[in-house]
Amino acid sequence: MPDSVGVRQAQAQRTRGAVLAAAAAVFVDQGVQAPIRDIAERAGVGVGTIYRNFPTRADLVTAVYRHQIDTCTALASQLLEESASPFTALTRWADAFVDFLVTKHGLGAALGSGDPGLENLHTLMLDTLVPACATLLEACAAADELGPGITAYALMRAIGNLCITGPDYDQADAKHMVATLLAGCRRTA
Amino acid sequence: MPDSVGVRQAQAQRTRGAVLAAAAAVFVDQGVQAPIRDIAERAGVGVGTIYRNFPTRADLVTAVYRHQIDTCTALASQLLEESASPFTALTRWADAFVDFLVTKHGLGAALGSGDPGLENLHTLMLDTLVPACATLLEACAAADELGPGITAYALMRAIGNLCITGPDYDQADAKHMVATLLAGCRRTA
Amino acid sequence: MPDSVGVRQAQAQRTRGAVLAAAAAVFVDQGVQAPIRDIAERAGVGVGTIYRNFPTRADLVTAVYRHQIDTCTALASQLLEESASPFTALTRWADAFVDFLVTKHGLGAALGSGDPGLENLHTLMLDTLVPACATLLEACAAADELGPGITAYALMRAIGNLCITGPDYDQADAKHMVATLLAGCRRTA
Amino acid sequence: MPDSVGVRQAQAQRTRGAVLAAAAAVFVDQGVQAPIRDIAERAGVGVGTIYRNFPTRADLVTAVYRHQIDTCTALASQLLEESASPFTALTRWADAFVDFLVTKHGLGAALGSGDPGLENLHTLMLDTLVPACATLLEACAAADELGPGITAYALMRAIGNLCITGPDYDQADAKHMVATLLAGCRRTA
DNA sequence: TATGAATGAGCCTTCATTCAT
DNA sequence: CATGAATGAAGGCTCATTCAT
Repeated sequence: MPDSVGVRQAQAQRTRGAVLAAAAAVFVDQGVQAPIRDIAERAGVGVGTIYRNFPTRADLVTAVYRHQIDTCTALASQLLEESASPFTALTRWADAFVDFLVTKHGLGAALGSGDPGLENLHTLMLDTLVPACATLLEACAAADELGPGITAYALMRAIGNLCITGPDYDQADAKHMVATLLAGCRRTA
Repeated sequence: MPDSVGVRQAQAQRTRGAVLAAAAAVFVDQGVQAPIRDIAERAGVGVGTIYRNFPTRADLVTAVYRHQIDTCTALASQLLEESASPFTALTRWADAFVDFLVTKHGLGAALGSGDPGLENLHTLMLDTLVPACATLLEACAAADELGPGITAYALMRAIGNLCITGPDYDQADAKHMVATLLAGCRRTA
Repeated sequence: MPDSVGVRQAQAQRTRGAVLAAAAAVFVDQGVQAPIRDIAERAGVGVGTIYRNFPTRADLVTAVYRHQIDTCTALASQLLEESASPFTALTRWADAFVDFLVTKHGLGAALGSGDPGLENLHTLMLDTLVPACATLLEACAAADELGPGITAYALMRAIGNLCITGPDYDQADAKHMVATLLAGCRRTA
Repeated sequence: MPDSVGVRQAQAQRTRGAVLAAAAAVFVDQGVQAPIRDIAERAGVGVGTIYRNFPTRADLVTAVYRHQIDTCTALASQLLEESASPFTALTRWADAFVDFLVTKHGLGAALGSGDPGLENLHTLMLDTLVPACATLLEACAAADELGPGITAYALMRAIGNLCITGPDYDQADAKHMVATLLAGCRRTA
């Protein structure tokens, strides 16, 4: 019965997608610690469905952001090819990263939360975003455009922190401050 | 009975002080969301006493950090007098601010939390730290040491965010990133 | 299409058998209150299949133990023929019953649980094991080997209870206590 | 303010007592796994009050039965003095123990549950009832009234198990079976 | 004024049961 | 018939908050 199985799996995928979309929305509104029940209600499913698909909260958080993180990672090498100088690529990439973080600002808070259950997300970043950033930094260093002592991890973390916005500190401020931080990273002639 | 009134007031003050000291300690251990009961236990008082003195959690948080914020504020003008250049003063002050924020790391998270109940703390910063920072920035600008578009509020917020530390991003990293940010603020010759 | 019907029925029987085997195993590991899902997983079927074949948990429990109970029942008359005296037969039979109960220790607890849903199992025992035991007791009484006031039901129940084992009271203890109980049942000269 | 403190403590004691009484009643009705909420409702308190006084379910179970266990323990030495022979004392004590277990039949189930959280209760028995029983057994052995291989622990456990009653196996049956078991313990001349 | 026992809302998590495929 | 995704009731536990003393 491949048909009915396929139909059911497709339905399950749609449910999973609905949960992820609802979770993303609720995370923006309430942060990553939002009650599971709220997410279930927003998704129009029972809480059991969420627990079935994402046994822990961290699983859900990770799944919500995984695709976006992957996209961001891929952007790094693309910009490196397209840009006039490595540092320009770094700057553009940071800009894109800020857009990503600020739009999904729950992630910013999640990155800074230190929650041990979010180890997966942390790992995900270490495994994907940090190497992408490191590639850019190495290219900058090779082009003699980078000041000393800048590590990919600390830079990612710093950018992540600078993207925690609030009533009087918005996306434009975050972008400006990230740009300023990168300016400080640049080798002075 | 002026005596007994004075005695009672003195006792009340001591209680208030004990609560503040306990809260500061617990905030360091558990963050500003720590259970009220834990603070009460550490202070050796009943929870009711805390609610009497600090009706909301934000009141308590604000009171805990007020003195330290005032100290930090006063440091700005002092450094401005002592230092060779305004930018040096700014750098030193930022360093001191980082020490303050990282040591009392609950505050860093509090500043970035966007919690509407912490409006008081926000106001406190606007009213004290931001003007102090603005004074330093104005001195830098007057000495032609400052790049364009840096506002005191955004800078304070950025520094505050950079001080949200974690397992792999510690006080030294925060200091380094703040120094880098300030380097980026400096006018390029 | 007698063939396809036969095939389907054979398949259904195999499924039923797999569920019973899985349930027996899980009951040993986790007791008769084990989650239905665990049994379904062990059997390699969906939970719906279990509900179709055994609408209530008691139905499943009863089915699991029915065969073993029947075997135990048949043993009574066999031992009566083989043994030197009726009381010896009773003793041996009790020994076998203990082995059965302790090995499938979920049943011991089930018997003592008073769960109204297990009425079926209770009935099954009344209808099979108790008469078997009664036969043995009657033979003992006829041989003047039995003290007064021992009823088959109470004895079965007592033996069942004595077989509820635990960390510091194991199968050997249960056997010893059952033997002691039977010794107490014997007519004193 | 010794008065108001005393009043409050007295009130707290009364609450504690109400919880214990409610728990005892609910345990009889529903067993020791009854929902905490049910106990709270029966006691007329909030669930928090139960958790305050008895952080774990085992704490509550233990507290419910501790007094009765102590009473039963004390009875052993008293009967030993009063009775004509050690074995008579043992018999009488077992009788009293059955009364206790059957009346509070939740304990019977608790003893046989093997629940690791009830380690306290288990310990309580090992520390009090088992030694009391051991004293009786030793006296019997000294009077040459005891058959071989009977340990206090196994005997207590066996008696406990025999007291798990049900619809067709009541207190009288339990008493009879315990008496029979003890008869089996007696040295045959 | 200080106390802390009591309350109960709220969240987490499990699992029996249903039903569309 | 079999499947297993989905549901949601049920129960555990925590902690903010109140209020009688």
